[in-house]
Amino acid sequence: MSPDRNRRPIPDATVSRLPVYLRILGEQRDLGVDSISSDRLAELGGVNAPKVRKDLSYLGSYGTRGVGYEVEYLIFQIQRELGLTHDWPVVIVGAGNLGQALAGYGGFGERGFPVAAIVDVDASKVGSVLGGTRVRPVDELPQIVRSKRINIGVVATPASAAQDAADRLVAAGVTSILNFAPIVLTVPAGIEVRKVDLAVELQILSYYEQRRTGGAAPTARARSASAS
Amino acid sequence: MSPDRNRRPIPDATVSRLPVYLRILGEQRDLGVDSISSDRLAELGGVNAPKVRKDLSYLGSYGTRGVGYEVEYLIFQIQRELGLTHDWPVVIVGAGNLGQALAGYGGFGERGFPVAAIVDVDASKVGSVLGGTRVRPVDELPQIVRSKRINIGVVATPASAAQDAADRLVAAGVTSILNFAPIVLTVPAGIEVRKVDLAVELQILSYYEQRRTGGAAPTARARSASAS
DNA sequence: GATTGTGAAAGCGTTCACAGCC
DNA sequence: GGCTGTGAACGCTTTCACAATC
Repeated sequence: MSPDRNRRPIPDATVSRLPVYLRILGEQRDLGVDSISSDRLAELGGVNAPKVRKDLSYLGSYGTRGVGYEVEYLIFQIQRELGLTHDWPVVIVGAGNLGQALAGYGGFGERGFPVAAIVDVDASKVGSVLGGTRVRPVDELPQIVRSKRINIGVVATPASAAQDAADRLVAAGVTSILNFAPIVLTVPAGIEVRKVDLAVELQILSYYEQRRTGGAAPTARARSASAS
Repeated sequence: MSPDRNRRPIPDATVSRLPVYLRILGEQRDLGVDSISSDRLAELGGVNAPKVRKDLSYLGSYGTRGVGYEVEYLIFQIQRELGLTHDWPVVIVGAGNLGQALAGYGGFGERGFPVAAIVDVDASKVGSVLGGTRVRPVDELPQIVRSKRINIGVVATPASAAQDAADRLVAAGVTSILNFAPIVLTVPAGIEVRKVDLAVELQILSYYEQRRTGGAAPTARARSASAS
């Protein structure tokens, strides 16, 4: 809408940190703070101050030298940049363990991503209610996506069903997918996919853990902090 | 154990991809494949071939020129490097929605991270059984961690309880934490923390989605793929 | 005096190109 | 001939240092 839209290549690394700043700023606002320095924001965000300033500078010059950033205004600017000025309803495919947890977890709706629908291939799961949303058959995806204007889909199926779920989402008109299944999805060009693989995160921790102990089995001897 | 252990600075970026290769290699082995090229591995892993070769070269020279990599042997080498030659029992703190889903999700145990225990501060949750594991009081953490030789803890509490959960884990002797709460944890030096924030992932998708549509509200008009 | 905004430098990760080896 | 392994080039990200501004 604004004329200069589309003309901003914010680095990916910065995009991935903006949501963190946004959450902190929201918390600070709720605490009554209305101005914040890059130093403080960095401390709360677990990064360093120059990085915060560099990141925010990609949005424009919204700070005041010698003072800091106005919290409320910065929240607005980050929200605008991230496209969070309106809600993005999402549809979850898969009403198993994870799908249920995601639907029941209020965090999505609170942060602008209401769960507009849940679908499953399994007829026995259809009809049950999760987090206030009734599970519907996967065949209804096209109508659901169209009528609720959904752009983002969440794949919460087992690995074996994930590619089919993604195909159905894309066919139904979804353009972004958050994938929780431990498989690499194949999608047409132009479809954005992000992946969250819980076991991968643990395996990464395992690497650093193993380096610490020199590859030994996890025993008590390698531990330094004392219990109780 | 091996003498040259500790002497290998594998880049973080590579470490985060090794679990992906490992999963693919396991699948290929189960399909009866016993040799694989960097080209094929790249295709299945959603990356490019030079990256695969570079990544694998940090482990050593385990391929055969003109042929490829022996699947079984490469699996072994990656497992060794990641410290996955034995299981790493984990403890989950928080038996709410997410904790339940994680405990019920078999994927952890399958990939070498059995859920050895679940704890919660809420006495009303204690005693119930999730995924075959009984929920225990959070005060028992030190004994649990010690007796089961646990190095890795999973924080699955609400944001407000996450720092306390982390403090308790560290005090109990855990040295690596996987954090699902949307907050930056403060931990002593030497404790490894990885964070998974589901809403952040959606917000990143929102950015790219919003760029696509030029910041417009999600309406049908911006959609190109047809339904059904 | 304090803090932002930003060029320039340094560091890391990815890609390239091809020598080396089967 | 085919595919790996890797130094070198490139590009992205982080850090630094300080001028600009309040």
